[in-house]
Amino acid sequence: MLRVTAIDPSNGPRVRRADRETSARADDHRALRLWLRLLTCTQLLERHMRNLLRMRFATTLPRFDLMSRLERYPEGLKMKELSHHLMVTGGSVTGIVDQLVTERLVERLPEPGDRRAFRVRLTRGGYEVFGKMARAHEEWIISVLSGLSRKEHAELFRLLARVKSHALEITERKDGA
Amino acid sequence: MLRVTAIDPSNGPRVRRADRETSARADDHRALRLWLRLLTCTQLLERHMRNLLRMRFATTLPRFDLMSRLERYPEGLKMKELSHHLMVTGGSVTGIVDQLVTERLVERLPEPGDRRAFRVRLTRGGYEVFGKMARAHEEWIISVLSGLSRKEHAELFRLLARVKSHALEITERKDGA
DNA sequence: CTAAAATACTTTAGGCTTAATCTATTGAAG
DNA sequence: CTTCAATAGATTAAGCCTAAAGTATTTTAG
Repeated sequence: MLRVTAIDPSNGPRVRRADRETSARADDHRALRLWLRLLTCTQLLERHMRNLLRMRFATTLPRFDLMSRLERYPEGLKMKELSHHLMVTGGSVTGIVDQLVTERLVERLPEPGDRRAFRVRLTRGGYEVFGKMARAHEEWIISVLSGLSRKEHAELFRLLARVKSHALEITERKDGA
Repeated sequence: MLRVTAIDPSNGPRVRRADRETSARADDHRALRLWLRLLTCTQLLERHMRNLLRMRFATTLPRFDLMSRLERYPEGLKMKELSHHLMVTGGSVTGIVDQLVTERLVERLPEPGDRRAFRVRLTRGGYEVFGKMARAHEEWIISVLSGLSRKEHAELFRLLARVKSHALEITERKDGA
């Protein structure tokens, strides 16, 4: 029989979690355990997002991210800028933009004065579709993070800022940027 | 000329970071910004790990994770169990184990009493290789998280635990587990 | 002006991921 | 014993990702 519709909300991914860190041994070290917990949290939330985007809007997180970025720049962004903002290489951006163009959600416009480049912009329809997705997306986020008090939110935000800035220092140094 | 060796440490990924959240608008909401920051942090650290694993050991994060898990179970794990622990679907595990088997780092052993299943275990060589990688890996982790004091480590760990447990509640509920 | 270097983007090959389907084996019910 | 459902794993198609190489255009140096 196998009545499995792609839209059925009860049809999540078939991965049952034990998660990477639950069974960490007692002698594992502090930093390692912190990293594993960070990774686990992000993966849990990310999986949640992906499922909801897929089930309710038949789209993916990378597509959503790209549209989300464009929504902030009504004048559009160049491929290079998108790649920079989304922290992925140009090849990915080319592929995702191609798809969104065929779906008429974004458009490529010539960049005046540089025939190598062009601007990518949300179409009118793109704005409409994105609006719906963004509202649902934010609700999910709020709900999934509602276990923390306002104070804890702020503290977590602050600590992650420190992690981020230190990580940037280190990677910049090693990348020779 | 293009002297680009895969091992040159100065040859990081060509993605220059602006990261998703730097330019978040003032009216973006708390939860959303917290989520974006969490995602950015994880991606930065993960990218760092991937690069170092690739440059120094010519391997990948998923391969490392799988070996890391096996190292904790000298008696081996079944494919199903690996999939569960690593939080990925079976197809991924099949592919990664196949590679590691051809590299003689892990082995498949028959599971007595169930001819459908088998145990996957690190080989002697697998233990050796993994040992070297694990030491380097932990050093990187410690260094990248060294920007936080011991107290901040503990606090971040605690807050992430709260995020994790709340996320698990929600996803369990929705997945109908 | 012209040659070389840099830039913007695309393409390609290969890895990891998922969801869905397939095969083989096991277990449970009649 | 036989049938049918559940389970373990492999396979497939398709998406996103990277690194590397290719194309077209622009900029810079001589």
